[in-house]
Amino acid sequence: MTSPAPSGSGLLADLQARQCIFQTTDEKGVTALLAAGPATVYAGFDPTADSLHLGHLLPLLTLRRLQQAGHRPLVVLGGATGLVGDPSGKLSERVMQSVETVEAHAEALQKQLVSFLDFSDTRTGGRILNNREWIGSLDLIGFLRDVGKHFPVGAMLNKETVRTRLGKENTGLSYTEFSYLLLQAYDFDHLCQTEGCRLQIGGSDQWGNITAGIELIRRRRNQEAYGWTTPLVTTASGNKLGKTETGTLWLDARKTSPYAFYQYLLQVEDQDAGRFLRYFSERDLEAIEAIEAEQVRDPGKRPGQKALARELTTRIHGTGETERAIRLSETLFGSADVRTLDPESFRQLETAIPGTVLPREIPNHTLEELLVTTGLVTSKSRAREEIRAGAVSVNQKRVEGTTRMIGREDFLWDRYLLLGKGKRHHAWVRLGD
RNA sequence: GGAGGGGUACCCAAGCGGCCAACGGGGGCAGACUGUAAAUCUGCUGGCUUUUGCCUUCGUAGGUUCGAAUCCUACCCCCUCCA
Repeated sequence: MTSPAPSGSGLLADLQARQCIFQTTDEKGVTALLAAGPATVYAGFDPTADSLHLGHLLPLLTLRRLQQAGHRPLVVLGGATGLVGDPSGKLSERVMQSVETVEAHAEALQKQLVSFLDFSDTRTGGRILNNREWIGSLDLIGFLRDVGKHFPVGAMLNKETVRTRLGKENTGLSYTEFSYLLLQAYDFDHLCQTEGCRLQIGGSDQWGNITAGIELIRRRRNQEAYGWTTPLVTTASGNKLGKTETGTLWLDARKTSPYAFYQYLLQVEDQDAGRFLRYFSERDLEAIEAIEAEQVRDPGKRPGQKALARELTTRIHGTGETERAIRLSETLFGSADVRTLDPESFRQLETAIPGTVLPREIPNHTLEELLVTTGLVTSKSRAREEIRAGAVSVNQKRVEGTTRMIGREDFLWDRYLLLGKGKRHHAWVRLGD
């Protein structure tokens, strides 16, 4: 599955062919830098939440590809910048987070990063840094004299991020957020000096921050640095990848179950599948094109979605969780009978879909009540409507008529019950001990 | 400061004394068709109730009336024009 590591210009060409590069500061310069041997490259992630999400994946996988091609990745956690708040891509001022929160988030992110990159003590081994280490100890006057001096306010005001915020009614921009740019530029400058890092990558909203860093390095050190951005990944229907009505697709299994993660990717639209494979898959382009051809030949089988969902779920959650997600999917959506599962696999289902535990001694419940307590519907009236519409199933058997009672006899192994609403919503009910 | 317009359910938007839980569109959910798709068609879309019905909702607080989202009073917020 893993393609032979491309190096130098080969890697860049491959990334371009995959549409993984949105903007580059200096294509020739980047090519030369990568061709000259192991380069040090960095990307930053601000600890705005206690987990990374699907939107972080492209920059992260790009670092991974760079490392596999023989370069050395640095990941900067924004322990300091996260306290200030990046206005890039944000329509309004951010809510400030406490130092403790940001540190806790940073620790959580650090744990997730380990599975993407090799942080061993080798020549291409990566490092995780926290910019609090160098920003936290800055003194204000020193910073203003050494760094601030190099930033003409006119240029800062021209940054797209700043312009959109200033040009909009009802949204201002505080001095705090206005300063963010300087801090990130300083990060790059610092890494250039301490780690010899001359390449920064990031999401497309980071363009202004990256170029500011390059500018600072040029003025302060008279050195050339480079950067590029990855595209913002959107779906054919125009949404950001990984954003759903119910929330964000997190990489943390406790926040988004591997099953939910797998399902999201499996349900990607046909026209997106190939594009996403190019972005995220480590298969080589020929293999991806072969899958796309198969997709065209037999779209109903969704080979693109299946390959995408399997590969990414494995990358994030590992083989075991992926196999489980696939097995569950086949049971809930395919022809597999719930009864062929065993209590153990049912127990695993508890972590993947909503459900509820009932005390064993209370013998009967109305189906409506169960639909509400499992969260499958929001109210009893709604539950009745769904039942009337023939949308509800108990242990994969459609409920006809208006209502029914649920009793002990409905529970498989005297323990579990599977509820279904519509074609893709399920919930479990378990009898307590 | 002066003149006018407006705040309606998740969003947009009608209604302007009873037939209003509130037209219509979007979104969401469901059914049919399908590929756990798209498009299309159909139903539902405040809560409780098997039905009947009851309760809460139209910026906020009061008032008029048998009865108000609709009329009156005060207050809050938004928009446009003039100073």
